[in-house]
Amino acid sequence: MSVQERKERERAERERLIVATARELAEQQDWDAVTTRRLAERIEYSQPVLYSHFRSKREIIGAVALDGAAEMAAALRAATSAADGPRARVTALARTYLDFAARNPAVYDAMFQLDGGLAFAKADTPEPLKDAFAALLESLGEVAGDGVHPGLFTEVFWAALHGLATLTRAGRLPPEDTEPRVELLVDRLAML
Amino acid sequence: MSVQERKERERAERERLIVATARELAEQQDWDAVTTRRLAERIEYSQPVLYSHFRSKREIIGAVALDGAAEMAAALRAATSAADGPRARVTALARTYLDFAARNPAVYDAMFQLDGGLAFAKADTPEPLKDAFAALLESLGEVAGDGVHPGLFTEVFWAALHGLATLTRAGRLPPEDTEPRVELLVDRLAML
DNA sequence: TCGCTTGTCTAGCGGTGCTAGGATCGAATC
DNA sequence: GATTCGATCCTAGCACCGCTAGACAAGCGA
Repeated sequence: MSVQERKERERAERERLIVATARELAEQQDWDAVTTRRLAERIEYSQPVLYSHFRSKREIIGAVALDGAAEMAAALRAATSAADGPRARVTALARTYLDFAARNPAVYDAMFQLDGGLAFAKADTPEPLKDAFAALLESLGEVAGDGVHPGLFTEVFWAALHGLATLTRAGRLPPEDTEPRVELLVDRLAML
Repeated sequence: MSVQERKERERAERERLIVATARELAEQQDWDAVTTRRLAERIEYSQPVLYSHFRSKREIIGAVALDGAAEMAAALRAATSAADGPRARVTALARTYLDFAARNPAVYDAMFQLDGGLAFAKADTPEPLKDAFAALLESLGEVAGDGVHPGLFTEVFWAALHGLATLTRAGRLPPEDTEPRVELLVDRLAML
């Protein structure tokens, strides 16, 4: 039994290595640079090994996305729990969200731009994704305002953040004015 | 001279055919289906002909994006000029924007998701893109509120719309609640 | 020590974007 | 009207992609 356990442990470790390396490569260069050949070379195994862990390259992207979602949820909770009062919480949340997207562009792409084969807003949505949305909901729900469904409010606020994040990173919005944009968004959308 | 003119005319026509066919193919299937081989086959020329018009596939995407921007600007202006009062204008603008994105997903992707090699928010930004932003600015600038720069306000509102459009289309947001989301966005962001 | 399962690699398939070089066709010249 | 010549287009092929079949070796239980 112990032998089998060791093998399973090694397999799990290698799987983590694959995901971490894919993320690293995507972050260092971009997702186009993450080919199965290059990825295999970096983990010092042959290509088919990747396919003994994941059914497709898409699933690898999905795994990176799940890691990212967990990290983002943690970052959001850390920021909001350190802030005093609803207004400070929402501002901290917005800044942290945009900061995460700016600092981890490849991971953010895996989560929201690329096809990682993940289900969203459905029953079979993976836990980390649901939890990341929950992290948003925790701070945003309290400023939705009377008669506005907290979930709906969170969706709209999130969409605004997502729009700012993607348009800025794609060069569609000049990055200098991020801070006043955040202030405007918080001032207007949240009922404080 | 007439011969040369005819040839130039035919060349321009073929270029339009390439762009229109790329768009059609992307809209019928998706951008992954738009390979240079398939595109060449559809226009009934060989692959290299594409490269006598465009330096790369990316430039073809860019051309589709420019067409789309012009169309979107026209749609936005038509909708807002038919509306009475600032509130109705902003609501019409938001609905039209999201409607355009939903009805022309491939074009919207070419404009904002894919790399069409276009410059944004820069001096050398192509005219149709600047004009589309101008169309947004015309209706949104008047509801920015005192002391808020109209351009900044437009950027934030646009980002929110973009976020709603992309997240909805990617299945990240359930599509049913689009209308209440638009209402919330207009109610809160615009100073009416 | 043997046999066998399990794991890994080599090699290759059909596809991609893109291009070099030859063939062809039509316009201008004699 | 024949001939030259340049523009135009196509065939063929490059290097790379995601993915997989089948050969092979290593390590296990008997």
